[in-house]
Amino acid sequence: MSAEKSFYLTTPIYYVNDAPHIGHAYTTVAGDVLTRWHRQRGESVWFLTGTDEHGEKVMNTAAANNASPQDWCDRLVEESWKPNWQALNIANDDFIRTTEPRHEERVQKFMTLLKDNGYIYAGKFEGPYCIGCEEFKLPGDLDEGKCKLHGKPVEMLSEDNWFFKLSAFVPQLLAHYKSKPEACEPASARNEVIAFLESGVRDLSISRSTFDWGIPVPWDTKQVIYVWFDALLNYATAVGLGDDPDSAGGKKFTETWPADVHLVGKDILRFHAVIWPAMLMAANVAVPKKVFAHGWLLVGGEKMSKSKLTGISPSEITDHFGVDAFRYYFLRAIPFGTDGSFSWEDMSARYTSELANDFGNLASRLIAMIEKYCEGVIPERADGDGLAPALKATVLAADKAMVALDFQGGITSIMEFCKRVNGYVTEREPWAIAKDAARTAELNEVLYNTADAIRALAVLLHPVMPATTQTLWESIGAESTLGKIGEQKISEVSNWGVLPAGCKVTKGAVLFPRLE
RNA sequence: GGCGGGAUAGCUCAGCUUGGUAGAGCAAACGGCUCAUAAUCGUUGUGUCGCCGGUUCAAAUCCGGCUUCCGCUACCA
Repeated sequence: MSAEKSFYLTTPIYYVNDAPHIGHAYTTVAGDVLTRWHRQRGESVWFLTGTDEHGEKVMNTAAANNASPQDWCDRLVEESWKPNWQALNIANDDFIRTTEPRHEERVQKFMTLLKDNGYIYAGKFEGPYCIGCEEFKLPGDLDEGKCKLHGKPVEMLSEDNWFFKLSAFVPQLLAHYKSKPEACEPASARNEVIAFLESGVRDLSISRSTFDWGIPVPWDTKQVIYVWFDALLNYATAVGLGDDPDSAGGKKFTETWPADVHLVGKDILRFHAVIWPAMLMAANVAVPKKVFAHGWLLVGGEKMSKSKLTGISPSEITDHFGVDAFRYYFLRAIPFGTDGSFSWEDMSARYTSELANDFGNLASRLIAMIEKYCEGVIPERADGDGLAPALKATVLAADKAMVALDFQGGITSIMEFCKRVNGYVTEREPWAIAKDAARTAELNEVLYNTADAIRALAVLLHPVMPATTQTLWESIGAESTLGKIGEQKISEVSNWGVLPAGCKVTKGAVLFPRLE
């Protein structure tokens, strides 16, 4: 038997020409949180992200900057994209670029296979062409038959292209989505895909001859492969698509494919839910288990965009609130799959209320009391009082939600437990008990229970806020007794009494300082 | 135009399938407490439930019409 099948998650590969903004970060953080959660469930995990580097726009921008397309891409990847993900604490296992040989070679091999299988044929791409723009226009670019930019009538031109028999896969795709609702989520996205498939699908032109920044069609090197056809394949080429089963790449492919989740923004749903699985079907490769389309981040009620000056870079937010608050906020505030409004006011309100006042302050009051009443040492184990069963229920609910990509539900469950622990401390009033020397056992019980609950909270929130929970982990003395926080298992986190007595507590800087 | 989704407290939203005096969190006001990051605990107010009409003893909830916002209606990525 082969090795355990990994939980394989991908983000889209981002168009290298764009500057990373919070929309890109939203998708990637969601993927990071989900894969960290699965790792803590003890699963083998593979998390891929990367960049999409071919196409006319990149070629033109590079030229405008007096660089070759390859040099231009190298620069953007190294100076912009990779540092951006490092800054956000993204723990991807691989980063694929569509200009890498491993990708280009496997794409060409795949193309050849599809042609051999009879799904690629020569045809003519016909469409409205604007001489002024020197490009084919989309229906939305036209105003009564005239180019919106130039106001001139367009001409119908045709170009010899290679076509993919997309239409041949409509019945299979419909059967797939109708029999497997989980293959495309949320339901609204699935309904759109089904409606689209039922409305009639034409074959797809998958090569271009008007520019040359792309992967050459293996048997017709005057043409390059259409960027989307190239880009979608990254999910499979990155893990060894088409390699000999006994080779390293082939083994990797067996371990990872099919992908468990492709995370996408809803604007690129169709490419992932229609074209991509059809390509795989044409090659007799398994289709992904799930395509999940999340919503857009709205600013002032509108989709964020650079042209409207509403594009926000992650650093604008992390400079003020910190990386962990950034990661927490978007997943906590917005149901994954629907659009969500971002505002500085809402982010500030949640930061103060949920992170500083609820979570950070709970840690702060516990540590202060351990130092004051227990000489900085965790007292002997206690049975958890009502907190133990509450924690069990929390972990069950949180795990169920997170695995279903309901980040809001999962985080909410955890934060409700946090409130519950705060309430426990308030009810038991350890500061009052401490005044009576005869009640030391009771005092120790309350403080131990609080400390062990915080131990669980740190583990549960670690996928969402890796840095802050690491700090907390160390400050309750867990690192040196229980080991690394990232290796604590979700399945064991609700066991009670895990934090050993005698742990040395150290007071550090507050986790979430109050902001102006 | 067609199909789909939304319009409910100052803000973000739940409730609508299975009609019965309108809910949560945050924000606001007042009081308590002190272990804590002026933290926290308790109490309190707030709404012609987009508009018009219908069914009903009773409608945010069902039906019809309307206004308005948004998404999809194939090859920019």
